[in-house]
Amino acid sequence: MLQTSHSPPIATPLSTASQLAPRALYQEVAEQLRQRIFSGELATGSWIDELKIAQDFGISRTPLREAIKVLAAEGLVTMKVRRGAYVTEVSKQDLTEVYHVLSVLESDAAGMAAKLATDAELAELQTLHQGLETAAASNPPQTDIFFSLNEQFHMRLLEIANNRWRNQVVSDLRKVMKLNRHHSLLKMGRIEQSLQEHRNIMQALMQRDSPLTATYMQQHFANGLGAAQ
Amino acid sequence: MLQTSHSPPIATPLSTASQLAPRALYQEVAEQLRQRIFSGELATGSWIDELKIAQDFGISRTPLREAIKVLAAEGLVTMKVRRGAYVTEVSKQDLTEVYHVLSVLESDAAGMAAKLATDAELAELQTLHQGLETAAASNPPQTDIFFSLNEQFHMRLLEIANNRWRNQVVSDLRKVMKLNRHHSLLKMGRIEQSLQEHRNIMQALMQRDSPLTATYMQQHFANGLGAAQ
DNA sequence: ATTTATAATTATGAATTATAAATTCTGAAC
DNA sequence: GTTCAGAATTTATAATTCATAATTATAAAT
Repeated sequence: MLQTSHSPPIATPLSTASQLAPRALYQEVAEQLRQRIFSGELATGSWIDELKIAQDFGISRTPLREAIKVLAAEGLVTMKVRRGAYVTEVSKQDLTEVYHVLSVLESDAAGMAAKLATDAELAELQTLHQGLETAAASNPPQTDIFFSLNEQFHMRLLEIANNRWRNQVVSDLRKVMKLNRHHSLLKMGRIEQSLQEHRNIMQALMQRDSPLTATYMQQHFANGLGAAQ
Repeated sequence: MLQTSHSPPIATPLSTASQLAPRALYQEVAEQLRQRIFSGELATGSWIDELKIAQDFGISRTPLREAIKVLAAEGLVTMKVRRGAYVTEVSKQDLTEVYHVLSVLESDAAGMAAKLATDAELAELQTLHQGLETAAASNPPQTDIFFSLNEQFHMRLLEIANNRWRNQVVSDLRKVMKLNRHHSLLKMGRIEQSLQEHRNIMQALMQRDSPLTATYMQQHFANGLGAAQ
């Protein structure tokens, strides 16, 4: 370690964490690690050098190792006995499997949301959807904004469906999808088709037609999968 | 610690662990902790005394704490900052939510299994089902065997559906269900009805009718939920 | 007698140190 | 020149030590 017990910790991004809702250090580190993984700074398949990262963060290996265990439980890293931790490599098979589970859970959630959403929540979804329309209509299409709003729309729908366990599972699996280079749940070049599918979903939601909403969401995923491979 | 670096570790269940597939100590400990939780030895809501358990196991707190982090990621224990770990208390709401997710995923899996199962696998399921019939028919009904075979049947169906990510999620959520005292996914007094539902599922499987299998499984869960509350 | 403040105890969280396993490198023998 | 054995080095895992925060108990003051 570079640190001694006498010198204060070097200022790191960790120390800028929210003071109001104090999280344990290992959770803070886990979040930082996720970011490094998703940004590609830690490539899939690569070995996680505990010593180096602990030095980067200015912490000891103990909380880092605890964080790694959490990511392992999430499936983001894979532990090998006496070999340390590696960023999980998701095979094409994994991708298909995870995508399928997401499809099933999000379709179910969409159906529930059609029943549960308050008028205000429907209006909120409508606003997000309108943003998608606008982003797609502009010339050239604002793909970054479209992607971001698309993610928000899906997540808001899940929240409205109000099942924190499903939310947790979907959230974890979406992270696993992000491990793949060609991860995006919404592929380039599918914007127009995706938009049409969203229009269908939105319409079914407004009609509070639960089965139809679920069906449209399922189709939305089915089309996306084809594009992802 | 009671142990010194000179005395060998006191013989514990840990040392009897499988030598063929060596697991890291923290994984071994995690499994032991799960068992203590499910057996009720560690009651829901109770505080997990790291020092005491580490002494029980004859290990230091470090691997124990890593194991606890894993269980926290699984949802079995809840961490409170500077307060330690507590066995998660699952509310009635949680139970309903988890049960719903299980219903959705296992119904989907059943539908897939109807398509994917080899003849040999169908025969295997048939054998398990026959065991259920036998256990239910004996006087008095062999409820323990029935419960065990029921669990095996559901798990085998999942394996056949062949999606390791779904399997992982279902496995984790079933553990959470077990946290509840009145957990059993199959309630007493429902044996006869449950058996009839299984007959339907089995028949649909043999017909390789995917949607029908899924529907029957969904009904099976829906009926079980009513009984669970 | 009750409330508040301070001190002491206890447990969590983090860093350091020790141990053990695996890999790599070197040298010798075939 | 190649292969195998053994030693050395690297590194993952676990134990121990240290520090800090929280809780509880005790004492003093109102």
